[in-house]
Amino acid sequence: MKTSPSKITIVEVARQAGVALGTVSRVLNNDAHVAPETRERVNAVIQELGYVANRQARGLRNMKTNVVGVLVPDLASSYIGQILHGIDSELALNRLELMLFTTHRAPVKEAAYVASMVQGMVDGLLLVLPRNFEDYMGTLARHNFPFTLIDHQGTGSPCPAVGTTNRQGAYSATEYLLGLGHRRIGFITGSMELGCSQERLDGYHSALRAFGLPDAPELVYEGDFRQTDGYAGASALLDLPEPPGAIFASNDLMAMGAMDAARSRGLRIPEQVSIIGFDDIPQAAMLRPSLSTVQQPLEEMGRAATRMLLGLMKNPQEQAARLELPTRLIVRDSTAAPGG
Amino acid sequence: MKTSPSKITIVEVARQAGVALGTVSRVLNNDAHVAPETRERVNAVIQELGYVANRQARGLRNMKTNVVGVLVPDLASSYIGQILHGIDSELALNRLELMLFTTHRAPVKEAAYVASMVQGMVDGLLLVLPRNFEDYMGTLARHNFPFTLIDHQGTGSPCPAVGTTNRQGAYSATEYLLGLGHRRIGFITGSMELGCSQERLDGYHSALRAFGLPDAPELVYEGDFRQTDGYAGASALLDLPEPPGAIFASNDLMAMGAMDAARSRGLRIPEQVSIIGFDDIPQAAMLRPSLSTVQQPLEEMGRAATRMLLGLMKNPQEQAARLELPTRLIVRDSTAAPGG
DNA sequence: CGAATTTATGGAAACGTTTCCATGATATTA
DNA sequence: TAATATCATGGAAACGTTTCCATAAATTCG
Repeated sequence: MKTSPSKITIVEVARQAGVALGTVSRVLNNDAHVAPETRERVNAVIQELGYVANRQARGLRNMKTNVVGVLVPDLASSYIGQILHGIDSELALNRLELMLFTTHRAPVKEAAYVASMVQGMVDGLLLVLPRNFEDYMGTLARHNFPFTLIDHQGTGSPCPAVGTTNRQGAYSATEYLLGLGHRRIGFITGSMELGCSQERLDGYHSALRAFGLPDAPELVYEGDFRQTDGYAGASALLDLPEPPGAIFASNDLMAMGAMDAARSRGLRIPEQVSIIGFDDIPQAAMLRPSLSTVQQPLEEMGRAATRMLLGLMKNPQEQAARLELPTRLIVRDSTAAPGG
Repeated sequence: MKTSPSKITIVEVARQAGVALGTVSRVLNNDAHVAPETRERVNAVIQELGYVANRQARGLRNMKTNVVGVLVPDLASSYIGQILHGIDSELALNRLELMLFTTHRAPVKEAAYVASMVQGMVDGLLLVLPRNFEDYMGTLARHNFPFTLIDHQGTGSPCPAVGTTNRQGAYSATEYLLGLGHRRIGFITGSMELGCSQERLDGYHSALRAFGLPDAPELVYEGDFRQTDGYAGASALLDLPEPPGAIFASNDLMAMGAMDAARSRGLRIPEQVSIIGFDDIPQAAMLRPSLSTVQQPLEEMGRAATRMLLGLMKNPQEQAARLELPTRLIVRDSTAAPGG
């Protein structure tokens, strides 16, 4: 074994195979115009030398990178992790690489940051849960750069995006509680600057209205998706003069906090208070009692968005579409009829 | 605004600034040999055109990519997320990009996969929790390719690696429980094929021995880091004829399962049974009762490993070092003296 | 069997940078 | 002031590919 076999290029392969370097390239790209025996000989040399094409040179020549950029707000939550997983597996199918960017990296000039990746760093961009998308939307549009939004509520102008039926999911969950016989249902919101939080609240309200129930603003607590918000929210709700018999938290983490709050008041779940969440994180099934919730197809969101982006990369003129994946009500042990 | 300003290259900048393209390059790279006024003029044009250097061309010329590859087993757990966060922020400081790879992407020829990234795709590699590292260790070494292992117990040959003091952490936790007066302490292991699990078990055993306690194999339950393992393990331990008064789970997730198991038996925590975990995931502090645990500096691990890799990238001949970051015992409400 | 057509291959240009070398201009020194 | 050192800049080569064009060989067909 040689000590430094790092410098094996296409020309070295050509030399050893006794052909022109153009021919080697043709072999690599499965060009039809290569004699079978030549192809075989070249492939043998490639194998022997362990040659692998330099991506930079290839990218420079082809004007593309075979890399897709993914911009995420953070990495802590498994929520993002699951979406990333879906993206990753779909990219792998298409032999594309994933370059990861986090929003907080460039707090000042996010727009300039995006501009730089647009210029030859990646071939397309997936924006997960973008917060101030308006800042760089212009840059992307101007460069005609392929991108897709994940879990972001459009801001008027139609953008390619993938989301879930937040409103419908919240509606179903509320409807389910109402069907059990609950009439006072508390609601803990997510971060209200996010479209998905607003939609969930809207779904909750719609279901109540559909059942002819009056508005009860005291039953809505504004949270921010953190477990402690769930605890605080449920505490506030349960300490009301006329406390709710069921609590709907806008995500599972807050539902867990709500469970803690109920328990610390000596309330049994679900006999004395029902609790339902949103997301269906892996832990939801493992809690005691296991948590009823609204499942979001996170991984599938990643996959779908990636497929959409790939379509855009092939054909940039393609019509911008907004895809809404269905949520699903998962009934477990944390919900029951009141006084059950 | 032009319709397609995508093609602004260094030569266009040079033309508009009335200089040779070499001069523009010098400006870009802060070469000292440029007259201040020329520099200013060129910068103005760069600004105006919104020029940004093509990474591929730059990489091709410089024989490097300014991209660091990170190979992770999966993305679901927040454990990986925190390490990634540390890596990411340290890379950002050094203006490097992060390319993410997941192990399961290439189930068959992992080694060939690594070989390909070694060839010009990235400048260095961070391997998080690698499972069958031996397969491609050879490739990396042969190419003299810079890499650093994160949370992997060396397999004999000395490799640059960053880990935590698993043994010491487990020792401290056990010692703490012993100090409270506990004498029967149950232990739930992690996945025993991982070095860190073995080290934690070892720390537990050492502490018991240091206190002159006899071996009690029935108090050790083999788990696999999942919450359900914690539930099953704690159930088994608590159903022993002589159940332990404290349970030490090898991670927080299993500790949560153990808490559920204790509660479902009507046991109060910590009065009737103490429970302690490992990791200090964000949720640990929010549980009721809040979970005592051994904190791992995950983010710092990512940072430290990145720094180590950067050193190796600068100077490939650097001595392989193994860095162990200290764990820290976090006492919360889930542990107390027996019968307290 | 010669002309036309297809096919395999060699050679060269191009992608957008960086860096080396050369050159002319300016500053320094004897 | 002449010789020399310093400096800014232009020009060109090189990085490793892909692809176009040309050419030579092989095949088809009248």
